[in-house]
Amino acid sequence: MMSKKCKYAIKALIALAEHYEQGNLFTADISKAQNIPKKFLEQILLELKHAGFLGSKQGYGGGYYMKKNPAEITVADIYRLFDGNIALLPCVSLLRYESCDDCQDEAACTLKREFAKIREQTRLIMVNTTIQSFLTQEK
Amino acid sequence: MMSKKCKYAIKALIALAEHYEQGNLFTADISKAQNIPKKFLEQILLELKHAGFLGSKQGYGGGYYMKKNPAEITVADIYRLFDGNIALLPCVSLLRYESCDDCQDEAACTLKREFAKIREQTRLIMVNTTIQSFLTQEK
DNA sequence: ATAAATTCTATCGAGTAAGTAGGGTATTAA
DNA sequence: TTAATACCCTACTTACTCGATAGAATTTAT
Repeated sequence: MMSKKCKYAIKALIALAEHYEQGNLFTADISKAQNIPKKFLEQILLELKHAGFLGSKQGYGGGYYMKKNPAEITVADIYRLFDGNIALLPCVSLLRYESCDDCQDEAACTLKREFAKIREQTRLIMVNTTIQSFLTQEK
Repeated sequence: MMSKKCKYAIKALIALAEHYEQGNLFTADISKAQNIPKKFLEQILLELKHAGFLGSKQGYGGGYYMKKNPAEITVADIYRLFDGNIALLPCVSLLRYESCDDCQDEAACTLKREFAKIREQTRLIMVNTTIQSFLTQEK
């Protein structure tokens, strides 16, 4: 299960993607429309901005807007930002590899072998699902 | 990432599967061989027993043994037992469905639509990976 | 200038889970 | 009767989750 933070982030990105290249949205409006606690949402939008997905304008009339193309923001990106590794074991993580402290012989480890396969399947579908995917009506 | 508990469970099951229908193993021996804290392992083996995967024999010379066929114990089973839902959102969980508290119109929710696809892909590979999969040497 | 609206920052707090460790009871074989 | 083992319960520390609180900084409208 993903964290609520991650889910809220995706919902906010979808809302902002619906106004892509059409100016900014207020945190307060997104908060109301998506049922996300406002102060929590502030933190989330800020993190998304720092990560380069969003831009912002401060002060009166300010707000957040999509900076990257929604078709180029993947669920894998957002999941990694808020919830960490896609891989189920640290030793099969693509971007954040760590050895398992209880592992004797990593090269021969059959857990690593099988969980690498699982990670790759999971990764592929999460990379192929983008913010744009949530906008289309078609099935 | 899965919990250490879940990973330890899989490692213990593999060790026991290697002695399938060849008597029992001691908790202490599995603990040493797999680098799993003994007291933690006790709880894990007990849970696996209560879930029907293992059998046990008490007293002197007792221990745990595989009860189910290793080829019929899937990673999905173990993950669900220790770490919960495979689905990333409660509303797309196959076995433990719950509605999202922030969702307005679930039927029209595109998060549900896309995350249902992700859940199904993830589920399939986790169901197709069994304890037996970790035993085979071939690639 | 002043006030209002907004982003930005930092911190705090309750609740829950993760990862153990400790101590004791029940059962069995030698 | 003793030792080895499964079984069971509790407690502990650490970290994370889901927010709430309290403002500071910035921009615009008036």
